Amino acid sequence: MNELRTIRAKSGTNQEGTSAHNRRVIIEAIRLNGPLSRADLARATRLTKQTVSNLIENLEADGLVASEDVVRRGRGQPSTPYRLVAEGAFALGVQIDRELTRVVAVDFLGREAARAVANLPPGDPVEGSRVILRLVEKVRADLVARIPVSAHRLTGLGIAMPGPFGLEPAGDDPWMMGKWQAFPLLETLAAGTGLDVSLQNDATACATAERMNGAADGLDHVVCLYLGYGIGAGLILGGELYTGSNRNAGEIGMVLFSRGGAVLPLEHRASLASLFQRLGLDTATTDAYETVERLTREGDPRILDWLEGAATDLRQAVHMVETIFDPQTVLLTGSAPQPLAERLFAAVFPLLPSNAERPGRTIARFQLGTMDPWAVALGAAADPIRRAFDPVFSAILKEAT
Amino acid sequence: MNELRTIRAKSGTNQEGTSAHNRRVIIEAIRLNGPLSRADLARATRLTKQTVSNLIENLEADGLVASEDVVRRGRGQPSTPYRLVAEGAFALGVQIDRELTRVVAVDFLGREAARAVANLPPGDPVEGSRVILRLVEKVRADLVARIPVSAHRLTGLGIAMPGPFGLEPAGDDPWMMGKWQAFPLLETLAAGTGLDVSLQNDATACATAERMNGAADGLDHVVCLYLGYGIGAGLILGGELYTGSNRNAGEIGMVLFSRGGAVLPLEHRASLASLFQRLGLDTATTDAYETVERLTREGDPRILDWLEGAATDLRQAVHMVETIFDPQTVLLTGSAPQPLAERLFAAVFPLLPSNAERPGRTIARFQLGTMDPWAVALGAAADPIRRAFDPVFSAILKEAT
DNA sequence: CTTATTAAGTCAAATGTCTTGACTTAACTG
DNA sequence: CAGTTAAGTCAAGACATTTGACTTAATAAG
Repeated sequence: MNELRTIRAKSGTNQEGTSAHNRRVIIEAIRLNGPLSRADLARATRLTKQTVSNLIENLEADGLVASEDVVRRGRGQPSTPYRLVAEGAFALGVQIDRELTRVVAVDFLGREAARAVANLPPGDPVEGSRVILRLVEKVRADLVARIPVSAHRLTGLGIAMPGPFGLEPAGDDPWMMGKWQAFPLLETLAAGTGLDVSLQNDATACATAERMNGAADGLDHVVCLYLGYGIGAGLILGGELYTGSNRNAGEIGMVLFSRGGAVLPLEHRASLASLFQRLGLDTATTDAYETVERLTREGDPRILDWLEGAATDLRQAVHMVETIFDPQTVLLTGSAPQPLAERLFAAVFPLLPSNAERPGRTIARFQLGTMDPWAVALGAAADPIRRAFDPVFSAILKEAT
Repeated sequence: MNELRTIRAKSGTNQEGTSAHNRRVIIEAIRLNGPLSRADLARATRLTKQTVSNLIENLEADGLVASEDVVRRGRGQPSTPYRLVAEGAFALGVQIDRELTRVVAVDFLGREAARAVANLPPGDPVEGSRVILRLVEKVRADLVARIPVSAHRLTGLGIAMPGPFGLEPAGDDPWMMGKWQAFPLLETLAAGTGLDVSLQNDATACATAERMNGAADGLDHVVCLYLGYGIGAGLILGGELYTGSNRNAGEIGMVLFSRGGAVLPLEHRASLASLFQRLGLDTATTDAYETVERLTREGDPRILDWLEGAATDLRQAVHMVETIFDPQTVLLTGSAPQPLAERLFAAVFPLLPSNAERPGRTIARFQLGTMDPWAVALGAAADPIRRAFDPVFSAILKEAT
């Protein structure tokens, strides 16, 4: 008779949530600090020795941790450190870009275990998703061939592609991603692989990669600028990845910057697309990446000119994210050729004065992260791992029915 | 012999953490939905009926919830809704501004229970903190006189003042807040009141106020622009207040905007300070607030001119925070006279196209929040309440030794 | 009017996880 | 070689949630 009311609240938790969290905390502690003994873990997590012992036993049985050689450290019984077992879990990651797709498998430590790359038919997600599925199966077969135990240890499939997500297709869609946005990608890949599928934008995936093995590891507040065809920011806020209410947080490429009287999106000058355009490169027909690398080494004046404009905007972007997020550090990542990235990074200095310039700073305000073109795929693959094993709030809550 | 190593990890949890979280979840569910029966609560929190019964009994004994009249809703045993008891908890809040301080007491629901205001000697935190302490004692006495039970139910004292915090004192310090920043304020007020003291900037406090009773209630992703002497943003991200690594997140007044060739901080045009300057008002000697209100009603051309500039910048600021945070909504709050605020709010429209313009939106992109000058003090006071009773991640973890 | 159905809420035993304190083991120190 | 320190285990206990049967109290249907 009464209409069913929607009741809003976070969900509660129970003993299961408690122990799940504690398992995750132990894994995190070992990941951050390297091998730790049970006593070390008890101190790090504030759990009792006994609880840690139980959990370690549990994790060892699951093949996620293993003991190392006994260590003597002065008086008292020697300790037995435990390390994470790389083969304890795996995940797959897919990067979808305009013209190509990269698929990787990573292990529990986020290290690459297999990879494959293929071209994508631009603007054709139907055929494109078939290509991806074939590639995923190839990588999966590769992985299983190499490490036989892995089959049931696959925690999921992470996808990374340029955002923003969920918008009305725009009239101008220079990157042909509009059709991909409209395509039921997650459903298709979930059905085709039988895996749990997650989606994030490329900047967020790159931040995940930096968090897994890079400069962001162990930090709780990091803004990771991602310079690709466009420019975006992957956000680690309060120790967790932040993606906003619709997975579109950090799309700073669309923030408006004024230059010489005109108001333009940041990515108009600070993006590889703007560089390719300046150079008259068609990414579909030329190997733009190598061309840019060569021209950079040659000191091409168009590159220098672009660098100046991009660095100016980037300097302001760093100031903006420092001011807005109050992060511990800002990273420059992306898929630019290494020489270009290094020049750009250097050209951003000196940084603008900002709130980040505080007495007693120990971490650099602005650092150069990875420019590995595979970082996005690796980050995409690391996402299911982190979902399954990181101590996050949502892992404690009871699941939806 | 070995140096004590610092081991990094989140801390673990135990049954205590579990039940503490569940208590908080129940409180949140009632706060968001209004009175709920035990069965409703079980559905909302995914806890079992029995668990909810235990917790409700517990909360009732603590005087935090109380039963209402039995409700018949069709077949089955009638249900007994529980509501939050306003007198169940109290907290004090202090707003410190350049020339004055406001102190309020709020109840469990965030409603004002007592208030007081006094002038502050500009740039003199030693004498100023004495003024504050006297005012706090006055409000506390007021509160206790009105509601005798309250003494031990005081959860803490929240302070709000303009940021940024922890920086080297700048050469130009037009607002005389530099000396306050250097002063050991938390320690002084903690010692003087015997209460737990917390600190946030004024924009964050205003966001807390909006979250407690205003437009942000029940939303998980909100950016709350605060237009005061300067301009800042209070951030609610992922259901929790976000303050960055050094409590300086959201200080968007310092973000650089280009206008007519010059690069200037946002607050150069979009702040009350800029308006006062334009009008030649000295806030120390005149009642700037009333003057502005009168001039606004009169349609003073200087006001109109300022409005145009401020609205232009604000429009861009809204676009910026929408793009960067992907929030559910953006609120305009502050301490401007209501007529001015309404005009400014209206002048921001039409909003710039952004990622927030998605199909199927139900919440307005940009809303006018409170301009109550007491909102900051109320938010400061609500902070200890929310710390003590909101279901946040940190509440589950074991405490530091 | 009587019976069936539905839903709220309680009871008591069971389960799962962490905690406690005593104990064992194994090293270094003097 | 005895004393001290620290890692790690053992077993009983404490605590919070879960389970399933049961009670209570209303409406709906015949």
